[in-house]
Amino acid sequence: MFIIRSMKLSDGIEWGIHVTTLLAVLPPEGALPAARLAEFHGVPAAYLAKHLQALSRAGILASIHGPRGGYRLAKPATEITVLDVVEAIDGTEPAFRCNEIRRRGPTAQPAAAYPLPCGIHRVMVSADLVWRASLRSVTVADLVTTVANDGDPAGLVAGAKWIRDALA
Amino acid sequence: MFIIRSMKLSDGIEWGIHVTTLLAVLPPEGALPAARLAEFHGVPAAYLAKHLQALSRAGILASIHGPRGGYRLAKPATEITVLDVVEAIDGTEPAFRCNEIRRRGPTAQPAAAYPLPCGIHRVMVSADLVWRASLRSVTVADLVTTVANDGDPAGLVAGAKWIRDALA
DNA sequence: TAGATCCGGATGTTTATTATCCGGAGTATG
DNA sequence: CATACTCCGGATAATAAACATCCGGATCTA
Repeated sequence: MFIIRSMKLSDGIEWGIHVTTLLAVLPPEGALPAARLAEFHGVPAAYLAKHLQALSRAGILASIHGPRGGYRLAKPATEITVLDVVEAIDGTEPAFRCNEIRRRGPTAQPAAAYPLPCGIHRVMVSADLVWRASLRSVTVADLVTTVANDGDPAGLVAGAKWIRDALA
Repeated sequence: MFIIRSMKLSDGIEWGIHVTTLLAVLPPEGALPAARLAEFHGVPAAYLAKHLQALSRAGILASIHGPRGGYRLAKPATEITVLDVVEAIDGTEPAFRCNEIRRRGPTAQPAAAYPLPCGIHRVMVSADLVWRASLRSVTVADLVTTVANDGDPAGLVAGAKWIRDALA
């Protein structure tokens, strides 16, 4: 009943990280089109395409036009952090937007009275920084390792086969 | 044009923290009604009231009915963390909701093949934990100290006077 | 040239947030 | 006890954001 859920990350984040992780295991010259990536993950193709474009603009994915084209990583998986993907899709703005309500109401002072950022704002910014630092400490290569170690063997084999077929 | 801004905290968070900080400097038996709190911060009264009710349910604020009633802190400011306020208003659910898209698509495996949480999910949960830990490390009493130290003297005096008048 | 693919704008749908209102219940004061 | 004041919670509406689709144009491969 009372599940207020702000502080929420869009689904596109999840898609973007999964896609990037999948592309990290492609052979060097391989590429997968948006439609294939959507099929693999069971998500709407037209909308995923939007997020792929954002990842491309951010320099995380490279796009190849024409037949046999699609997307591949634009740089080594060791150089792509989870934060990179999150910020490409969600933007770099901190979660907390200070509206400076301390300057409103009957006791408001002239602008010159507020040389420092709001103390509450600073606390939220700190939290935002550690959140981002945490995401920055994990690379897409790390995720590949995790999946390889923890994933179901049959699932991994099926995935590898699917990729081979998609590239053929 | 491309400011996708998910990972956003509702404005209610800001209001809640400011209100709680203001109530922390009230004399022990004092209380301020919702309308006064809205007036002080220059925010819509009817909507702020909703958030005040959430803070009350969470045990952060105590509500007093009738004339001279209103809200006051339900416990010492040293025992209320910023995280408490954030979770009272925004809920305790982590920002990232894992939709288990690894289980979808053509290479999906039976449910038994996924004993561990998704590796990507775990990374997001870690980041969420450090974010919350950061907010938990600051109390409302700390915020009062910060405002007292950094705030504009004239503004502090005006605020103190406004509170006296409101309680009178 | 033909087919496949990405790109970006326009558009519609759904969901979440923001915001208001009102009747009901509890409480102090005279 | 009556009244004025206040919180409470449900219902409802307005606004903004996220989600989703489609299409014409550009680009590339074979």
